[in-house]
Amino acid sequence: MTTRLRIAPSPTGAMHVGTGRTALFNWLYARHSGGTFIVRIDDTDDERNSAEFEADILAGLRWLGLDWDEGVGVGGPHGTYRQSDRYERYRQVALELVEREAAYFCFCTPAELARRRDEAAAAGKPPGYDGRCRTIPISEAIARRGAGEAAAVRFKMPRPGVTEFDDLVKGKIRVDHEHVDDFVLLRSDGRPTYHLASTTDDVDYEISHVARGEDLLPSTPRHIQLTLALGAKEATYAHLPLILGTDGKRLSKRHGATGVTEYIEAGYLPQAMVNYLSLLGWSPAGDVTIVSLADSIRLFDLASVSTNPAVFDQSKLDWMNGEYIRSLSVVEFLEAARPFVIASMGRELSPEEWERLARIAPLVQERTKFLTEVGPQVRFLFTDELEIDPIAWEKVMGDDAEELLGAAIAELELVAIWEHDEIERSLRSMLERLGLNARKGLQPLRVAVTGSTVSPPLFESMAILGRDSVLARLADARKRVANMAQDDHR
RNA sequence: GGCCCCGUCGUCCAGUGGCCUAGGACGCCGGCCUUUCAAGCCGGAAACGCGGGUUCGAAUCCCGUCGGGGCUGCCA
Repeated sequence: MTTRLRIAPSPTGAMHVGTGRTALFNWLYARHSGGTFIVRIDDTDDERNSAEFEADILAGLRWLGLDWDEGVGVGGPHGTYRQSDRYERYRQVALELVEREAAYFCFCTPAELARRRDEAAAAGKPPGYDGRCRTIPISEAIARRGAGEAAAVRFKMPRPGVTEFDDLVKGKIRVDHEHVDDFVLLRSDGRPTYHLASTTDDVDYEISHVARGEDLLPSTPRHIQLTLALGAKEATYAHLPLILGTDGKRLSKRHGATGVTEYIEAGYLPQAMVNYLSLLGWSPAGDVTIVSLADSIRLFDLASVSTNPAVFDQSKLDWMNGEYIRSLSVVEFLEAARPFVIASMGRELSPEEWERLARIAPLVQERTKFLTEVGPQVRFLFTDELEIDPIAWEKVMGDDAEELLGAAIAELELVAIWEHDEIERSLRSMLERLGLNARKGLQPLRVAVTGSTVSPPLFESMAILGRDSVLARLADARKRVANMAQDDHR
């Protein structure tokens, strides 16, 4: 029997990293077992759904590289894979269950229910539906509905009864139906609830493994009983531990970036995100941290997912992103950095500029943790008006700066072939003549040429920037230093 | 409150009765390298929540306790 797994996000918010992790584990298991990975949109919450969120989620899945075999956008034997297109099916299922007396009409209004809930809470009684309408004879219920009275459909939880199942990650779970109330299947306006739609789809789409967040563990007895009432065999469940914020609470906005899209914009590589997410609750054999996707697929197993929640630690993701950036070929690096450089410069680069960028790329690559850092590092190569960081200037331009800059200009003017080794030789002999160490003597030049105390290696930077620009910038800096000295005297 | 899940360094994982004086990774601290910043290399601090049992022997099994989390909606 072939495995069929799905990710069923609700488009009620942007793609969350937790959704990403759940999707990844489903995908890994599907690929590992040679099964089918399905993307379904669980959009039964009309009030909160939005097309933008759906687009964001789909984009996030694609960015992560989690391709799907059936589902939204790619089709398959089950229609659009969007629940809002199957309301008729769910209604039919609910009514059938009523006919078979596995469900019943409930005439309690939301306001009434809220009042009774409050009362129960005040009296220290357990909340949950009290079953008031469960005993209404079906003939009477049909008559009342016929008279126009609004009614929801509730599932008749088999009581007394117990649901027992073997969760792939949690192990044996046993819940007494005494603690599971008669939940709503169909709202009084005819729309299905999550429980109905999701379970019906899992049955109709022949989902073999349901791997989802642990927050749904308490709902699982409902889903299993519903599945059984539908005459189907229950899926194998795997409840994944939740992802927490650094304070141990469920990961949310106040913990920083929780949206996958935010990480795209912040310059993360999908490979790094996938690798990091795969380690949240799972680990391949041995002491490895950087795992290839092929190895993850080969080694992944839902049964070896850990049972305890994981804190999302961005500093480890950050480190991993640097690792992945460094592992890129120069061509791949340039391709990945391209949109970020353009955004940073605010314009497209000319072919000649791309050429220069390609020359300096290997040096920049090993200094890059986020793709957003590339632009600022290379900006000095592509601008006529160099912006000099005032703090950096202040720090390095001492009393002897004018003399140093003058010496550098004189020395560099003599360089016959403008390339790295010649420039280095020339500047080193200058340092020797001035009796300066490299740290003292080169930092002012770095600031004059790149605008910052932090830059790619100076000699290469000069070589790639070109003789004229380097000399011009050094001359500008010297002029500025001289003017400042004059101002000081007045 | 009730029901359910969980409990190894700050964090993510390894560990499934003896190989554990508990291992790896991130982070942190110190050092080396060095034209800045990174990267790299070397070293260090850092954990089995607590209490009982079972056993020759427990991080590993059982019970209790404490702590954390989830659910408790005509949200998902």
